[in-house]
This record gives sequence, structure tokens and C-alpha cells, in this order.
Amino acid sequence: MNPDYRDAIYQAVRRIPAGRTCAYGDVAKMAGLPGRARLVGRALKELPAGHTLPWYRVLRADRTPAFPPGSDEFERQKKLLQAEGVELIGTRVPKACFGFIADEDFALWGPKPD
DNA sequence: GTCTTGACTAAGC
DNA sequence: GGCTTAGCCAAGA
Repeated sequence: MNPDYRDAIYQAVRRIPAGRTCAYGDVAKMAGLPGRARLVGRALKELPAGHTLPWYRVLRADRTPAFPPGSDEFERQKKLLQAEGVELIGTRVPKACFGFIADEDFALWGPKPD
């Protein structure tokens, strides 16, 4: 198999700075896969054991976790985000902590990975 | 080869 | 704010 897209997604997620979150769609764009948000979900679901990927920085387009509130994964994501200074407001993260497709962020992140 | 599923998104009501 | 519908594409059965 040659899951090149998956590696691209992993790299994209890894580039998300601490204290920041972004949507699956944003990660997909950054990975060179615009519109493949669901592929990001698949890739994250199939993360290898021992990974250090900040998957918890990836949220849905509405700034809510992909997991139902109260679930183990939801609580874990919430805890990890809070540890980085991103406190969930109810089930959502602050707008200021979400997204990276902006002039400043674009200059910081660059048009594409190396 | 076809059908179902999915850590999704956007648009419409 | 929420729910429904349609579109999307790869993996697994």
C-alpha cells in the first residue's frame, strides 16, 4: 500500500502549534487534500501505536470534537487541549484558538510543508 | 466489482 | 442554536 495521503495528513497534524486547533478540512487542505476531511478522520483513526501526533488539536468545522460529549475520547481530548491552554467552552473551543487559514498563520505555517 | 461505513463539510430549512 | 440532505472519497467486507 502507499498511503501517501496519510503521511501528509500526519505531517499536517504535527504542524499544528500547541494552544491551537483546526478543522479536519483545514488539515486536509494543509496536507494537499482539499475536501478530503473524512480522509483525515480515517487517518487519525488508524494512527499507529506509539504515535506522538496531536490528534486532539483536530476538531470538526463547528469547533466541536468529533466525539460525543461524555465519551472517553471526548474527555481525553478536552483534558489535553486544556493542558495546552485551550479550554472548551461547553463543547467548543474558543474561536481564537481555531483555524490557521489566515495571513499571519499562512506566513507562519507556509504555503506547503517541506 | 459492488455496497456499506465513516473521528467530515456545506447548504438549506 | 439544531436537524436533514447531498456530496465527497478511501477502506473493508
